Amino acid sequence: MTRGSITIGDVAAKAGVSRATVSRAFTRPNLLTPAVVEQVRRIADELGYVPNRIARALSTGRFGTIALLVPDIANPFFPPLIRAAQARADALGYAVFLGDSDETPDREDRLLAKLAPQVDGFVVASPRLDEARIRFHAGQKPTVLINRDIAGVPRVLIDVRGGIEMAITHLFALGHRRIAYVGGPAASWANQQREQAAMAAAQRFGIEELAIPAYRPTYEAGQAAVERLLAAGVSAAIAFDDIVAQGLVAGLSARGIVIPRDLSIVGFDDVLAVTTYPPLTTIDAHCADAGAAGVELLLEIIETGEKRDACQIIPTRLVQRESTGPVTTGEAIPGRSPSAGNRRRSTDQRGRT
Amino acid sequence: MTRGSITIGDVAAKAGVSRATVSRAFTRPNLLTPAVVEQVRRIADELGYVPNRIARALSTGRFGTIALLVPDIANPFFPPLIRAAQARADALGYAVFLGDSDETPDREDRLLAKLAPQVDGFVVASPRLDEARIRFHAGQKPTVLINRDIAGVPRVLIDVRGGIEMAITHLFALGHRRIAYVGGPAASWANQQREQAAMAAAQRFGIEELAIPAYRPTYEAGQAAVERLLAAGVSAAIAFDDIVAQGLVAGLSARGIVIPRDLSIVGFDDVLAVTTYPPLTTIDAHCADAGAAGVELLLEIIETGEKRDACQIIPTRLVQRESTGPVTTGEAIPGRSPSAGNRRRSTDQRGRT
DNA sequence: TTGTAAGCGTTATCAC
DNA sequence: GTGATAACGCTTACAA
Repeated sequence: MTRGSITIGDVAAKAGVSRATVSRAFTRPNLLTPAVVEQVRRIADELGYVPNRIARALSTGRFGTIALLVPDIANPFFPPLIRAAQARADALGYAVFLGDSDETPDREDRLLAKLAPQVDGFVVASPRLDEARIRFHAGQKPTVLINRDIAGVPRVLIDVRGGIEMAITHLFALGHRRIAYVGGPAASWANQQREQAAMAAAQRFGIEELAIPAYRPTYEAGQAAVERLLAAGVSAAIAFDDIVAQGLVAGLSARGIVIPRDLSIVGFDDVLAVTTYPPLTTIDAHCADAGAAGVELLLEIIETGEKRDACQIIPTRLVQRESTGPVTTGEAIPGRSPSAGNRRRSTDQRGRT
Repeated sequence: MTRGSITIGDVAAKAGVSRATVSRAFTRPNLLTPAVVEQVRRIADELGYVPNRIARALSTGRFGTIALLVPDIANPFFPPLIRAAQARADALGYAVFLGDSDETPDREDRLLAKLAPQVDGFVVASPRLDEARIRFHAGQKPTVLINRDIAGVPRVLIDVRGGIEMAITHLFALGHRRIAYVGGPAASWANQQREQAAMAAAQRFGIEELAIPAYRPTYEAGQAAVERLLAAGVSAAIAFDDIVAQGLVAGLSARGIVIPRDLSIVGFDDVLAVTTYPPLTTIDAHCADAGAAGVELLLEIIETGEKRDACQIIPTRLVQRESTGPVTTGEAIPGRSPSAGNRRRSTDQRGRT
C-alpha cells in the first residue's frame, strides 16, 4: 500500500527528532523550544509535509467535519439554508457532508448512522424521523435540529407565530374579515404549527378563518386547492409555504381571477417570492439565518463539549409585495371558465419544510 | 480517548470469529462461507455496528467520499443537480462533501485544496477557475467537470446546440422572424456557448437575431433588459436561463404586455418553469441527469483507476408550455405605462450556470 | 475458508 | 522539553 505522501516520520527523520516532537510542533508548539518548533516547521515545509487529517481523526476522534441533513435539497426552502450553513462551517474550518433523506424517515436514519463515524456532529433540518430515533442519534453525536422542537435537543426554530401575526395584522388592516389558511401535509410538524398560529391570531383579531387542506406541499396541490378556496368565499389566503401560494396564484390566474384585486395571497418562507408575478407578499423565514445559526450552535457544542439545551428562535417578518391588497368586493368573485392551460407535468418542486 | 462506538472487535468477539473475518464479511464476502457471512452480518446488525470509514480510509488510502463543488447552491440550476449527484453517490456507497465557491475562483481553488486530502475525487459543476488551475487539480485527484469543456479532463456537457435548435424551430413554426437572445454575463462559458448556438441556429433558419445583454444572470437583470428588448422590436426572446426569462416576464407583465400574445419567451434549464405564471416554455437541460452522470463518471474513474478522457453529452429538449405563441401583430407592441410595482428588494436569486 | 499480525499516520501517555 | 510506545479501527499479506 504505497501512499507516496510525506509523513510525520519523514519529517522527524530529517529533523533528527522524534515523531512526537513533529506532532507537537504543529498541535502544541508552546510545549516545545521555539527553536525546535521553527526548525521542524521549516523542514516540514521543505518536504511539503501536510498533516494527514484522516490519521489525525482516527487518533483524536475529531474529524473537522459535520453533516447537514435535509429532506429534499431541491425544495426551495433548503438551498439558502444549506448555502449559509456551508459557508459558516467552512469559515470555521469545518467541511460539510450533505445528505438528502428524500423525505423518508428510514433514509434519514440510515444517513445518520452512516455518517456518524466520520463527523463531529449533525445539523438536521426539518427532520422526518420520529422523536425517539432523533433522541437516540442526538445521544450519540452532538446534534442540532432546525425546524423541529424536541425538548432536550438543541434546536433552531422559526418564529412562526410572530410572522403569522404580522400577516394577519396586515390583512386585517386591508379590510379582510374572512380568510383561509391553505395548509400543507397534516402530518407535518411545520404545518401544524403554522395552522395553529394562524387560527389563534385570527381569533384574536375577530377574523373568521377557515382551514383548507392542500394535502401535499406542492405547486400542483396549491392549484388543486383553488376550487375549495373559491368555494370558501374568502377574500384572502395564507398558504403553508411559497410553493403552495404560487400554485394558488397560478390556479386563480388561470380562472381569470386577478390578484390582489379579487383575492389576496400570503406565502411563507420567502424563498421564491421575488421571481413570481405578481411578486408574492410572504412571511420571510430567514432560512439562511437558520442554517448559519444551526451550524454555529453545533460547533459551539462540539468545541466546548457542553450539552446545552439551547433553543434559538429565528425572527420572521412580513415582506409586503404585490399579492395582497385591500378588499374590493368584500368576497372573492366566483371563478369564470377554467383556462386552457392544463398540460402541466408532474414536478419535483415540493414545498414541505 | 473513549469513543463508545461498536468496533469490529466487538462483533468478532460476539460472533466467535476473528476481526479479519468480520472485515471480510463486509468487504469480500465471496471469500467466506455464506453461513459465516450471514451470521456475522446479523450480529453486526444486532450490535448496530457500522464500519468506521476513517479507520478504513487510513488503512486503504480510499475514503469513500467525494466532493461536489458548485458556484452557488442557491442558484436554482444546482439543487436538482446536487440532489441527483448526492443520491447517486450515496447509492454507490460514497458520502458527499458539498462546497460552495460563492462564484469566486479563489474560493474554488481553496476548497479544492482543502478537501483534496480527504476525498477520492471531485465533481466540479460550472467551474469558475481558470483552465490551468483546473488542470492542476485534476492532475492531483480524479476530477469530473460539469458544464465546462476542457480537453483531457473528464466532463459532462449539456447539448446546448440541440436545445437551442429546437427552440428556434419552434419559434420559426409560430411565425417569428425577428428574435432576441437575452444573454447572461459575457465572461460565462455557458453564456458564450448559448449565444453562439442561438446565432448559428437563427442564421440557418434565416431568422434575424439580436443579442441583448442582461449583464448579470439575475431576475433583476432580466427585468432591466426589458427596455432594450422592447426597443429591439422583436416578437420573441430566448433567455440565457429561466431566471433571466422570469425577470423578462415580470418586467413585461408590469408594462402591461401579455405573454405570449404580444411577445414569446423561451427560458433555459427548466428549473423553475412550472412554478411561474404563465408556465414557461423552456429548454430542459436535465441538470439532474448531469449531476448523476458526473458522479457516475467520477466513480468509474476512481474505481477502475483509468484516466479516461470522457466527454459525456446530456441531451436537452424543448418543453413547450405557455410563454410562447404565434406571432400576432408581427412585432411586439410598445410598452404602455410602467406599473406601480417597483419596490423590489435585491435578492440572491442568481442565474449564472 | 479462516486466523495472525503488521501496518496506515497521527496523537496521547508516560517516562526520562 | 523530548522521546518511546501504545492506542485509534480497519484491511490485508501471509500462514495455517
